[in-house]
Amino acid sequence: MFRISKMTDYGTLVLSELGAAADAPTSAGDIASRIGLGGATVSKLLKRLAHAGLVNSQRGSNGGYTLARPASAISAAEIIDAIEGPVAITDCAADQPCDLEAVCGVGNAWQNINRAIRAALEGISLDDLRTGRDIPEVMPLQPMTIRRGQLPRSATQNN
Amino acid sequence: MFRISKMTDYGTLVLSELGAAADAPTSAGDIASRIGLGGATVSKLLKRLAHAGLVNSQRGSNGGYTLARPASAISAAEIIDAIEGPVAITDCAADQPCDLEAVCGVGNAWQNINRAIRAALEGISLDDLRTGRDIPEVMPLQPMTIRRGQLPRSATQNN
DNA sequence: CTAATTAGGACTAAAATGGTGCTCTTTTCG
DNA sequence: CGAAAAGAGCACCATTTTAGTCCTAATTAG
Repeated sequence: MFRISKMTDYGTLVLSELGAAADAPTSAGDIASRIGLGGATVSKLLKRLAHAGLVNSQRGSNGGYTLARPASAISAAEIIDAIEGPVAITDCAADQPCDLEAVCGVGNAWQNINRAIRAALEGISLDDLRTGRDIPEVMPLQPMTIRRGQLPRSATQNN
Repeated sequence: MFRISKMTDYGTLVLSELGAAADAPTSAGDIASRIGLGGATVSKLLKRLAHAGLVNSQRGSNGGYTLARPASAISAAEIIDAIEGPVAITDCAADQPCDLEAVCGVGNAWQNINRAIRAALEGISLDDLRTGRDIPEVMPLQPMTIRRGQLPRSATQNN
């Protein structure tokens, strides 16, 4: 159901590889051959990660990438954001209310769930991912205050 | 990032409508006009929900659908499953290990996160969704024990 | 200068998603 | 009985997303 994309999975692999690397920058090609993915794909991934500020890049010969921060300071949420982009949670945002307000409270709850999950993901670091450390048995999720009036993406249209 | 599909959102609306309805079955067309969606679409949704056992169907004239269980006994996870189908969490399942075992621990963590989220979603009922009741401030997630040897969908192929 | 390497796109193929339509069966009711 | 009102089960289509490749320009070490 909720599933991370293949790319995000690969991205984690790439970051993990960078985390294990020395301080000298590692080239996209090196990483690609280490994890056994296509060079172009890994390169694309690294560009996105660089764009998001999760890795630093060094151009030119002997260039490559390094983690911008320690692996413990990079969250799962950031990785997803970096690779999948800021997926719009709603189609019908707060400023453009849809015409089905009566039933909209429902979709809203989904949004809140999304937000809660996101919050939880912010508490998981690349390091947790890398080491396979257990996620805490009880993961605190943000309290989800339903905000009526902010409408979900549901049900605007359709004959 | 993690987002439920439009269809799942609609499905919740539909279920919610059924929950509010009397004990007599409500036709797909009726529901469609109440929530303002296309009849064909709502019908499709209801068929899936019926198939998953979340609603009961009554054929023939005066037929329609009823909730198979009280709204408090239908979980968010079930709704997602019913509508989006059993999305395969992994491409590389336990029986067909991929050839990149060295790095596979990483993707595995994502799977565990998926499972944890799923577990959390099982604790949220249609009723919670409907009433917009706050989700508990601390939502217990299953402890996630990393199981090496069961490999993620990552990195099998690619030149 | 030259080779290595990233930046930033465009581009393509394949799959998922959202939505519609058609035909058949079941059931109620006149 | 026979017609009308449902649902069942597909097939189908359009659009978007995803995964992956490739090309050209800019940078930088040696």
